[in-house]
Amino acid sequence: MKISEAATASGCHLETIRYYERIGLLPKAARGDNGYRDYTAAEVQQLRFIARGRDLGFSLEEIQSLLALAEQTNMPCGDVDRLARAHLVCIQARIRELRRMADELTLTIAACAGGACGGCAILGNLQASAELPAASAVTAKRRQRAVAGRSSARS
Amino acid sequence: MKISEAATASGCHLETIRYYERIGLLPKAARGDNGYRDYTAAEVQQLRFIARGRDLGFSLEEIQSLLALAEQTNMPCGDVDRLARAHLVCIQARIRELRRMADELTLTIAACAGGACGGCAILGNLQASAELPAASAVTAKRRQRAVAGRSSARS
DNA sequence: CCTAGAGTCCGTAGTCGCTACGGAGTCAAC
DNA sequence: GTTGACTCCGTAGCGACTACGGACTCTAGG
Repeated sequence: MKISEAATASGCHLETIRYYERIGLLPKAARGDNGYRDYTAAEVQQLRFIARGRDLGFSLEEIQSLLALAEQTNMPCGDVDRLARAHLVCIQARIRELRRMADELTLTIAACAGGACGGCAILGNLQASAELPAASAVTAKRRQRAVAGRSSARS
Repeated sequence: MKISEAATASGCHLETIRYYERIGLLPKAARGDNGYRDYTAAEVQQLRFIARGRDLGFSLEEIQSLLALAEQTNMPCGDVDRLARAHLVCIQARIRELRRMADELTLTIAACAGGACGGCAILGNLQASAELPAASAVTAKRRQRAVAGRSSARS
């Protein structure tokens, strides 16, 4: 199976498949006489496993661990369970962060009557907190965590 | 005010301030005789505005727009409102995505009794969906959006 | 057989929002 | 005078891709 077919069958972008191979998440694919990569059904299934893991929000590093665990025949359930639970905790924390943002933003938007308001409540909110001495200093670390990747969530 | 003081006062990391200047989000700071950057209270306030915007999950690009809007004396509320609303919609979409992940993960974890289960439910879930022909192909786009930045949310 | 167009190869650079590093210069206190 | 803290600058790294360019190969139509 050629790479474009593997891409279609797995739901991974063609360039992503090459990327996974490059970083060692996938084993190096067999090559045909022409040098083209040749994928087996098993490899496509592994790609789907990865895609599914990404869908569930696992990092590539975590997926690599999961793949390694899945390959062991004795199935060490505890490790998998721990990884999944830890991951769930992270997701829940992010949901809380985002909800906090959403709530705050909702309030701010609601406070703005729209139209030609002299002191815009939204900018006002941003500026008011800016005038408080270093209130946001505490949140600096949190900011990095909470917000990372947001912009790519909209591209 | 020196850069380290501005960093403390604004809650932004020192290197982040330099970064903001480099990418043009902040105007180039005045320099003392020694070449050190010298910040005014107004500039620190602008930094706090930025930090606050980041806290609310705005991208630097959006913050630049907000800063530009805030500088206009006639306060064009509509633009700000539109930006904030669009941003809120994005945040809410992300919350839904994360909740979907969390629900699915919770179910999967619950299905695993733990210990020495022969067929681990968590890996099973990942693998079962991997065996379905290209079900995840549809979600490829969504995956990129939903998950971006997750790993940095844990670092 | 020739040619056009599609597919594949590879390496590299770009994305976002920082963070970290190294080597040099500067400043304040002892 | 010397130490240690601070600042300067440019560059590289992170994660998870995505895009690009130039070379090669394959396939279908004329």
